[in-house]
Amino acid sequence: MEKEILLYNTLSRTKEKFKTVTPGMVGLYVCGPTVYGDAHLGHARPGITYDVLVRLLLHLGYKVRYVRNITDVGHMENDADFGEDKIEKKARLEEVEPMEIVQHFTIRYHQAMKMLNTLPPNIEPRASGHIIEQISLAKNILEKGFAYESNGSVYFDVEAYNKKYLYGRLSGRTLEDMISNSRVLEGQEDKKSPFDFALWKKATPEHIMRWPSPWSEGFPGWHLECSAMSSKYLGETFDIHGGGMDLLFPHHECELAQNNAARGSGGVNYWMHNNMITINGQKMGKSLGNFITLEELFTGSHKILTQPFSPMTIRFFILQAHYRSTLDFSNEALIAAEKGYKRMMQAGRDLAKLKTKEGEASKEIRDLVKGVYIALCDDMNTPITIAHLFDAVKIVNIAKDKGSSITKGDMEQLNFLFNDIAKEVLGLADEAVVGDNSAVLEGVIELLLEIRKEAKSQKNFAKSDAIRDKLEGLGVNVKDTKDGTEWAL
RNA sequence: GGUACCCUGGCCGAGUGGUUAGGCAGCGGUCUGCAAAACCGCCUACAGCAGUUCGAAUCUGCUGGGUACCUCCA
Repeated sequence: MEKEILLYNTLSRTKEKFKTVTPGMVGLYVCGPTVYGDAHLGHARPGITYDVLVRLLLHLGYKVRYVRNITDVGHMENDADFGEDKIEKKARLEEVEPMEIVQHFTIRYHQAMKMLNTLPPNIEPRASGHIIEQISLAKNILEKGFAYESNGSVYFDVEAYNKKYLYGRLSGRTLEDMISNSRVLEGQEDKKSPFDFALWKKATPEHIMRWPSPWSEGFPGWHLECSAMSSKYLGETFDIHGGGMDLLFPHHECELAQNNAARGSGGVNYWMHNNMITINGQKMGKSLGNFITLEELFTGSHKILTQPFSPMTIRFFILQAHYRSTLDFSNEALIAAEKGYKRMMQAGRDLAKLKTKEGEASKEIRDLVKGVYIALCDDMNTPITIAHLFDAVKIVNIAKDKGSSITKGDMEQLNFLFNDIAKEVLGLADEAVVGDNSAVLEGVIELLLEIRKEAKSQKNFAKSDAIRDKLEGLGVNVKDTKDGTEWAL
C-alpha cells in the first residue's frame, strides 16, 4: 500500500492520487448488466477493466468491497417498441415470467464472466430486491425539494437542482446548452421540464413488473437503483464508481444529482469510465449486423470470425489497449492477440524449467519489475505492463535458447512477473496448462511422443509426422527442440 | 446541430516538447529430416495545412476523417 496509485477521475478530467475514504479499504461500485440478453463484447471490457482494478488493489494490500448490480427492473427495448419494457417484452413473446428471463441471462452472464477469469463481485445486488430503498431515496429527494409528484409519477426537478448544484458537471455539459439544443418530444406532459427524469414511474395497465409506493403502483426510475444500492452497501461517500463511457450521460450524471439532492454530497470520490469497443471501425449494433456475443466469440460462430477465440485471448486483447481508449476489434487483431498471448504463456512455462545458480537479481530485471509497478499504478496502464512482460519473455527465451542458467534472484523476479503480475493482477490464466485430473492425458501424450521419437530415430518420418499431425488436430501442439520434444495444449 | 474524445509504421496499439514502446505480419540469417517455436539482424510512423519554439508526432489554430453521448424509457 506504500505504492501510490494515480486514477483518472472523470469528474476532474485529470489523473488524481488515489486516497481511500477509510485507510486500507476500497469501496467500488460498477454498473452491471441489464439481463435481458446474452453477454456481448461490450460487456467484456468493463468486466475485465474493473476486474484488473480489483486485482491490482488486492495485490497492493487493500481490502476491497466490489459491488456490481444486476439491473432487472423496468428496462425498455431501445431499438423499437417505444414505451415497452425490455424484460416484459421478451416475457410476453416467450410466455414465461419476467424473472425467468432475468434468471436465465444472469446465469449466462456469470458463466461468461467466469470464463473471462474475472473475480465475482463481493455483493451483487438486484434492482428488484431494493425497491424499498429506492422508494425511500425518492421520498428523501422529494422532502429536500428537488423532486415533485405528477400524476402518480415522481420526477427529479433538474432546474431546482441546477440552482444549488450544477447539473452536467460530470459529463461536461451545462443545462443552458442542453436546453438550447433539445428537440421537443411527445408524451412528456407530466414533467415540468423536458430534462427532468423519473424517480418513480406509474405503471400503465399492461406493465406487469410493478410495486406499490406512496405515489402509485409502478416501478423505480433507472438511475435511482445505483444511487440507492451503492450507498446502502458502500456508505454515503465511497471511493470509486465505474462503468462504461456510454453511461456517463445521463445515467451517472443523474446518479450524482440524486446523491447531491438527497445528502448534499456527490457520494463518489473517483468516477471511472472505460471506453467502448468498435468493430472494424464501426460501432457495434444489432442493426449494423456486427453485434457479437461472447459465446459467438468463444465458438467462432459469427460471420466476421474465421476461427474461435479463447476467453484469455479476448482478455489479453482488451488489456493490450488502455481502458480509456476506444479499441477496434477485428478478426485480424484477435489473431495477433492470440499469438502474443500464447507466446507469453509459453515463456511462463519455460521459466520453470530454467536452471538456476546462486546470485542476486540483475538491474535489468529489477527495472522491469519497477516499470511494471509504475505502469499499473499510472491509471492502470496495462499495455505498458504487457510490453514490459514481453521484455521478460525475451529474457526467458534467450536463457532457454542458450541453455544458460539464471541467478536465483532473477528467477524470483521473473516468477513474480509471470505469476504475480501476469496471472494474478492481469488475470491471464494459462489455458494450455493441463488440469490436475488430466494425469492420464499427460501420460498418453508422453507415450505417443515416445513412439514418435523411436520412429524418428529410425528415420520413419512418415510415421512421426502422422503422430504429430494427429495430435495437432486434437489440439496438442508438438515442437522439436535441441533438448527434445515439447508439447502444449 | 451540441458536448466530449480520438486520428501513430502493412495491422492492432502505448507514449512523449529534443533519446527505442510492445505485439502481430513481412524480409534476411541461425537452428532443423521437415514443420513449428526460439534466437540474431532489417523495416523507424505519428491525418493535412499553418503557427509557437533553438527544436513538435508531442503545444496552438484551421481543415478533413472517426467514435460516443445528446431531454422519454433503460
